[in-house]
Amino acid sequence: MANEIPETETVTQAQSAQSKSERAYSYIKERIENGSYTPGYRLVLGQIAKQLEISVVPVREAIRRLEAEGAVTFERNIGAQVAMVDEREYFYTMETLSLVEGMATSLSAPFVTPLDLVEARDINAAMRDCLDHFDPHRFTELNREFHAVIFEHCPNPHILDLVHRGWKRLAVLRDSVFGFVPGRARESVEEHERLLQLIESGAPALDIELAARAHRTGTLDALLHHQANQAHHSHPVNQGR
Amino acid sequence: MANEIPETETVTQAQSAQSKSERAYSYIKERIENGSYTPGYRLVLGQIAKQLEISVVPVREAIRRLEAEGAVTFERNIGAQVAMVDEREYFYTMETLSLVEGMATSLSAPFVTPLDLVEARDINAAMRDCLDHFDPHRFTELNREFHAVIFEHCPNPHILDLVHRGWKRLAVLRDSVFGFVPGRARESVEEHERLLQLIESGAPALDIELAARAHRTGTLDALLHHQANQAHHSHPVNQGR
DNA sequence: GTCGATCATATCGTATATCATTTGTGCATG
DNA sequence: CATGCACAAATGATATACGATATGATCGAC
Repeated sequence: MANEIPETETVTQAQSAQSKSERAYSYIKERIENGSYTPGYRLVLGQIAKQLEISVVPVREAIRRLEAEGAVTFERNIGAQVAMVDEREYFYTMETLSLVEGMATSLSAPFVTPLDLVEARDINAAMRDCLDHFDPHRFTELNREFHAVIFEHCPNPHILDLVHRGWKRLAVLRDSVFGFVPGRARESVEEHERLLQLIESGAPALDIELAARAHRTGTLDALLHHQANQAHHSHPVNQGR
Repeated sequence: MANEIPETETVTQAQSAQSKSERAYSYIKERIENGSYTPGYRLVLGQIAKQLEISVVPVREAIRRLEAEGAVTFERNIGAQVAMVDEREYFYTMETLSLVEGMATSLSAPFVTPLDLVEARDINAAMRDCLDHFDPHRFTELNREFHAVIFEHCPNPHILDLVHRGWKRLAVLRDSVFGFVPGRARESVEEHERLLQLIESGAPALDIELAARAHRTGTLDALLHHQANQAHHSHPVNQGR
């Protein structure tokens, strides 16, 4: 329309294209994930609103969304704080994830095409490279892509949604609770190949499910063993109100 | 404190004890569950706010909560409407429920006490009675109690939460999509007993899980068969905006 | 008559303001 | 010195108001 003020227009549209509550959402979420907001950190509505130069209403909404995802806890007339994470919480998430990923894999298996298998193997090869060059960040990224190639065929959107929720939750938990387990990554890559063979050969659904489940459980076990072998280091407790 | 106005006090406290957003939440939810708000029905903020004599802000929050639970869908600058339900939706929920109930059962099994078994069998007996007296409502209630006796021991709160979500969702779906399947209830009671025997005998976790899974899947299969045998009746389509 | 543009209306999104609740502080009292 | 009460400050919860956006209607051009 009015070409004279394209920039202002664009900016205005960009701002409204992403709602303020979404901005607040990603703002808070990012800070939780990168550790700026440590577990237990109190999220004060007015404070965050001022930082983002918006009102408290969208901030409130963002926090409620994060609450629904389990990233923050919320109490009426008290306020919100970043959800506490401990070994149990991590364990619960992994266990649940193993369950839903297992089912998602077995449900998807019949619909996986030969082309998908090629793509998955390419990704897996790239993951191998990451091991050699020690690039854990890219490794994690590729790992997600690998499973996404399979899961995109999942006929049950609810289960797929649960997988995605689990991944999100894990993103928050992993870095703040646990580190990287050395040997596990290589093992993981090999399990991927075995998983692909099962899918390729049209193995029974339960076999595939349990294999996929074990894939996730294996990571959990590795972490637990790894931690047991490490010196017991307690995590700093967070401030209350 | 002031005893002169106890009633007003009580009312005021009762109102504030439950936040307005919660009132809106249960108000909308109830109407969805009892069918006043049919799937596709458009939830207009101002309209509901006026009915409840509150402002739109808490209504909005309630709707976002319901969205997170999957009871309503929400689009930016468009609004909310009661989530569409169809056979697929029902199927997805049942499949997911079979998954999480199976795991919840096998995880709980080691912690089920002899006393729990007695209680569970009592409930199951009561369910048998319901069959004779044809009381499907009470039957459903008891069925939930039966599983609750076992699930209360579930060590993974995330999985338990998923079970509860599934139940909630089912409460919305069942009545609006499907009816009651005659033969299945009696079968269900027998499966309960078999499930208890598995738990009692300390069967392998996977056996218990699959048995519990099949218990739910059985209901689904029964419904599908039942429906296939019935004349094809299409459900009325819902109004858009 | 049909298609497209413009405007009106409805509704959502957010800011600001006010009320309610909680929490902390200080004083008084035992 | 401990305890409890009263008051104040901080913060959450909600109301109201206004601006933004989408949908539907009206009107004009072809």
